[in-house]
Amino acid sequence: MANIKEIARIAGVSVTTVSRVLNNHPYVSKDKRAAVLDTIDQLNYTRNMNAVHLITGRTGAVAVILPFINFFYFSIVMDGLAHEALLAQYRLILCQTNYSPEEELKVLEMLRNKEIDGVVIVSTALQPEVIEEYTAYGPIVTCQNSGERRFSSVYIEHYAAFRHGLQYLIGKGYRKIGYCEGRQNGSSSSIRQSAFREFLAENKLPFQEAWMIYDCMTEEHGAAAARSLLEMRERPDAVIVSGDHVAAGLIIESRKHGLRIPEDLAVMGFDNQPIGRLLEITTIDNQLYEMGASAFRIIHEQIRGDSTLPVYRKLAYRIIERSTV
Amino acid sequence: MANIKEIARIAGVSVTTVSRVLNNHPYVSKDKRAAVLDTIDQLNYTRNMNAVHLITGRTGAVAVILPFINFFYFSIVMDGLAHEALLAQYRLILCQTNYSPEEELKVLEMLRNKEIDGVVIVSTALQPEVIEEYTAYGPIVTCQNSGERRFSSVYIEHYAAFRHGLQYLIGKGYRKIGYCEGRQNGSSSSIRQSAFREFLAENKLPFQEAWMIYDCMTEEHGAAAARSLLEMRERPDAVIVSGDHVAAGLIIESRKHGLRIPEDLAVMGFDNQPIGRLLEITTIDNQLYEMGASAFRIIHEQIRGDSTLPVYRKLAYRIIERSTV
DNA sequence: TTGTATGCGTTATCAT
DNA sequence: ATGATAACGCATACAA
Repeated sequence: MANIKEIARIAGVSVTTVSRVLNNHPYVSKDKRAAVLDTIDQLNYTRNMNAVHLITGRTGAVAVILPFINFFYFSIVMDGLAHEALLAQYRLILCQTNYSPEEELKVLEMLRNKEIDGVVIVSTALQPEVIEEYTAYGPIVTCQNSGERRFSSVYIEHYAAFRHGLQYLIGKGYRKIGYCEGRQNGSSSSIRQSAFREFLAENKLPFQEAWMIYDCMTEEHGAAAARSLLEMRERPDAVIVSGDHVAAGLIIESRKHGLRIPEDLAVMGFDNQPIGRLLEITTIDNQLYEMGASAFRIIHEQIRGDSTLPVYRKLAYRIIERSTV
Repeated sequence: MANIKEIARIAGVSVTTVSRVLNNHPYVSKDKRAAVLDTIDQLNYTRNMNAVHLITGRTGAVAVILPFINFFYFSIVMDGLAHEALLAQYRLILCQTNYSPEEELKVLEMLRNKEIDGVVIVSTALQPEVIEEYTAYGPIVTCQNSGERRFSSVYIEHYAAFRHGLQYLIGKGYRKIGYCEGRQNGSSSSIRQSAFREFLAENKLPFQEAWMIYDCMTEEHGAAAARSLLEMRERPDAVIVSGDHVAAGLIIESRKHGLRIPEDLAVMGFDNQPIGRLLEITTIDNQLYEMGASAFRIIHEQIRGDSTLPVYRKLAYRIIERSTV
């Protein structure tokens, strides 16, 4: 493989000139530029980017930590990230960690190793304190609200959004409210859970452990939740479900058993997924795409500007009124 | 930042010895090893991997080319890839290209630049001939059947699978068959399309252009397809739809208008998605996860073994009988 | 406008 | 078992 030295030799110039041409620097005469370009073409030469990375101390790559790429939530965030990365000519290293702390730490180590210029943490099992230690090695952006930390974050107000959803439900007259949550790992699920409990307490609404259904990740889990709801002596008259696809399962199964939605059971979804639009599920849009896009823009800015000042960006949410509540 | 030289100086050994410790080479005495390890710990040292990549000529990274990460199909393949990459301690660079040939070429250029050790092409707008040119710079694996090329491939027999699906439909007595296809870009969609036309011709089944519905990518598109079907004077009595989520839209909208599935309209899905299971959609499973996992295993083997011999792996498909046909 | 010399941080080679 | 030194391929400060 040819290198810059060989190009210089054959083109009859110095390596500096070749480098200047390569990086579009000024102060290169037309003749020499042409000669260099010619030789590059002839020898089918390209730069060895590893050498560039070594000397510049930058790699043009950002790592993304998330647990499962095939979940709607994460794939949309990733879409936003990828779109912006493409615009910025940046590379994205997808680190699907399954919420394994060891694997997540390995990614942060990559920042120390200078293998990447920054890290975007979409969802993690790591404590904020651990993440903070790595801010010394490069910019980090999380997509969770971790408070005012030494790293940046862009997040949805899961707490407020969830309360708003509940407010919407009681505004429609529902008082017996059930709850359907996904995986317990993420920080957002526990935020939603406390929002739920606190809201119920504040509004003197009945709380029943039986109406709390956990680990609903798929359509099938939603359907199973519907069946368990049907078996109850006393059912909630409304249920708030994290994830429209789970809500879809719940709705379809409920209807199969003759329940009318929302007359017999109101369902409030989450995430504004395409399936929710199809089934006319009332849901909460929380701007997942924008979260990803925004996260990349922030980290890109921090990489370029070398400004270590963390940024905290709160994203708006909104209730999408359809017909299941 | 500390480097290997400084570690050597402080530990009172040579850089070679430090390097040996770093790489777990033999022939290092217990004392010196301990001294080195101590200093590394004290100075909070890690290797600059860019230097390692430069001298070894490897990066431990593989790029993945796909158009849209938030499509079910691609996110499942990516899941398979990511799972295997994690096991192999390899990094995955996600290149969401939107089927832009320029962007896809940029990724292949990364192979030339030594930024990556290999490329997995899940779906592309590039011609096989163009891809072949880059096999000189490192292993490439595609997830499409491109024939016996100079690069490897792992693929589903879209042609056979689709014909099998049609065979299943006529076996059930349907003769007026419609077709619902997604984005026209991918190679698999054109394969399915010719499978459809040829099967119809061979079996002397009626072909109607009006029954060919294109660009159905989402649940909503499926619903729209249902509405256009309802308006027809003469309707197909069965329709084969690429993507269970699109089939779901079609089914739900059809039922909303009083159509019975499968009595009035049989629906055959594709991809075996969770929503299909919920709605009991008869579908074709084409092992997307395994495709991704297999693609990574192949490329990993080729990177390690330096064997440039391409591998062609055909994946089995199977019809999942449920209740929409 | 151009070139020389140095350095980036590591591994590989070879000698001892 | 250990170390001195070259090599990887490039960018850049400085000199001209």
